[in-house]
Amino acid sequence: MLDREQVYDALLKRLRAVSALDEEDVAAIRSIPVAVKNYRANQPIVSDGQRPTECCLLVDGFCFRSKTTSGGLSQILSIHVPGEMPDLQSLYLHVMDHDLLALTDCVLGFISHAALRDLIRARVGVTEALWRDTLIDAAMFREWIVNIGQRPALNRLAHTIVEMRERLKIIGRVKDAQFEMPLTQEQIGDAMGITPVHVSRTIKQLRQENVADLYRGRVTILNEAKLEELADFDVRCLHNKPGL
DNA sequence: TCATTAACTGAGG
DNA sequence: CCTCAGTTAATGA
Repeated sequence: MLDREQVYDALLKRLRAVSALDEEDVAAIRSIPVAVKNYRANQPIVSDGQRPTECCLLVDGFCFRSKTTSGGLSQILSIHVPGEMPDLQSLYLHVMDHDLLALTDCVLGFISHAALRDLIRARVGVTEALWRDTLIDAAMFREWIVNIGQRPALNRLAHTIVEMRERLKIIGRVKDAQFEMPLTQEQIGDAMGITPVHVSRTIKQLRQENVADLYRGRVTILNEAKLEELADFDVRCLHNKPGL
């Protein structure tokens, strides 16, 4: 029972970070049925080609979206943190065009498409919040493309670190310039389009220049100003409400 | 299994 | 000639 409340809290926190919701919107969200499930690290949540009948909300842990080429190479498209709905698009794009996997062990709340459609029809405030959330998702993809397409490896990694920090900061998961970024170097390579060997070299460079350290899925920022300069991260792409 | 490092290679400026 | 990044292979935690 407590788990269900966590689902609503995570969703409301996320939506309120970007949109205003009135009391009736909140009540409507809290009355929606959810099924809480636990996933193990690396377990697929939704796969390419499937036709999901529900959307999931990440409550705890990390998951990621990826796409695999016919040659078997995989590209990580995005990393998701608690409060996000990584497969919200399946509500209107019925066939999955990529995979969603658990990055760490995680807790997910599943909401049926039918219930979401009812909610959207009943509450314009919720509709607008989800629409906004989807547009923010697209804005982050634009940042991701620019990062991978145009920056050298050092800046690429710095950018990804700052992006994760900014998003984790919103949900209160950055403490003492440290936060979780639980990717292996191979996964970082798949996310940034470089080989794992070069990921290792790049982390070594950040470490040696006292900019940041990345060890066993945990980032420690050593020189915030220098990291941000390398990252060239536009916080506006998060479209977060000021002061939150 | 994951991370580190060296040595070599080629592209491109 | 220099920087960046891929490949290969050996080694360490």
